[in-house]
Amino acid sequence: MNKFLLENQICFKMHAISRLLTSHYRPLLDKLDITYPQYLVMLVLWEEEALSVKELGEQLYLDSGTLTPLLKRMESKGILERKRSEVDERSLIVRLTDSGMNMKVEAECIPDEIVKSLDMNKEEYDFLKSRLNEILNKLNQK
Amino acid sequence: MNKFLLENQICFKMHAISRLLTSHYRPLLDKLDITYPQYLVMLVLWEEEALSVKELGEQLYLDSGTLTPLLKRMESKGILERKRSEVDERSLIVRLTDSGMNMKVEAECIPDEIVKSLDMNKEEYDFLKSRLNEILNKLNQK
DNA sequence: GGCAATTATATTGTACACAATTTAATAACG
DNA sequence: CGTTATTAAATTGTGTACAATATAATTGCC
Repeated sequence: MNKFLLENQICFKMHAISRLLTSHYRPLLDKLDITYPQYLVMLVLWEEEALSVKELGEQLYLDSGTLTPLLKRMESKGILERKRSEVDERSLIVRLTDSGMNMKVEAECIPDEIVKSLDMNKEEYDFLKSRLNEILNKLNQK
Repeated sequence: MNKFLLENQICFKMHAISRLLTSHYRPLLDKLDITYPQYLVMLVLWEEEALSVKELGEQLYLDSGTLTPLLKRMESKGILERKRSEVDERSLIVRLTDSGMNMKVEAECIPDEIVKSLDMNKEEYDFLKSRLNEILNKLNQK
C-alpha cells in the first residue's frame, strides 16, 4: 500500500467529507441566513440557555480568535446577545434572543435532510457515530 | 434521541476530527514549512509529475479561488513551478521543483505518525476507510 | 472565417481557523 | 494588603474555503 496516495489517507477523506457535508447544509442554512459554524453555535444555545465563550469553545473545539468575530456577526444579526458576567467580568455570557430561539422551529427539518443525504439506516448511522467518537476521544487525549 | 444535540451530529464530529487531525499534522509539517492543504498538494504531485490546476482541484475537491493563492505561496517558497500549458494557454501546469521532490524523503514518517495517533489496527483502519469512501461517493453523487 | 458558447484561471469579498500577543479582571500567596 | 500568577476575551496576522464575477483562450457552429 502506497501511504502517500490520497486514496489511502483517512485524514484527507475526513477533510473532504466535512467540507462536502457543509456544502449540503448551505442551501438549508441560507434560509436561516446563517453559516455552518454559526449553526453549531445555535445547536448549543438551543439546548443551554446561556453560557460563556469559554464553555462554548470547549464544546465546539474553538478558541476566542474564532468565536469572538463569529459571535459579533451573530449579535449584529439580532440572533444572540453578548454580555459580561456580573460575577466575573472576564467572562462574556452568550444567550439567544427570542428571534434566535424561534429559529429552532424553522431548523427542525435540517438534521433529517442531512441524514437523508447520507442515505444510511439507523444501525449504520449509530455505528459510524460511535467509531467517530472513539477517534475523537483518542485525538483529544494527546 | 434529540437530533439537535451536538453529540448526535455526525457532521460536527467529522468537522471536529478533521480539525483535530490537522492539528496533529502541524508539528510534523512545520519541519517542512508547509500547511496541511499544501501537504495535500504535495501528496498529489509526488505521485504525478505534472498536472493542471483543474486536475489538481478535481482530486482535492478545491477550486481556483482556493488553489491559485495556495499554489502561488508554494511557488514563492520554491517548492513548485507554475507554467501555462503550451498546448492550451488557458491551463496552468503545476510541477514540483527538485527541492519539492526531495521533501518526499523527509515526509516519509508523517503518515506513520498520524496512523499511530489514531491508534487503530489495520482491520479497523481499512474498515473506516471503506466507510468513509462510501460516504464520500454518496455525497458526491448529489 | 467570424461570432457566440464554453472552459480554465484569476480576482474580489466574506467568513472561518488558529497561532501569538495583548488587555483586563480575578485568584493566590507571602 | 499588595504583588505576582492565572484566566478569559479580544486583537493581529496568515492561510484556507468558497461564492460570484472577470478575463482570456479555445471550441462549435453557421
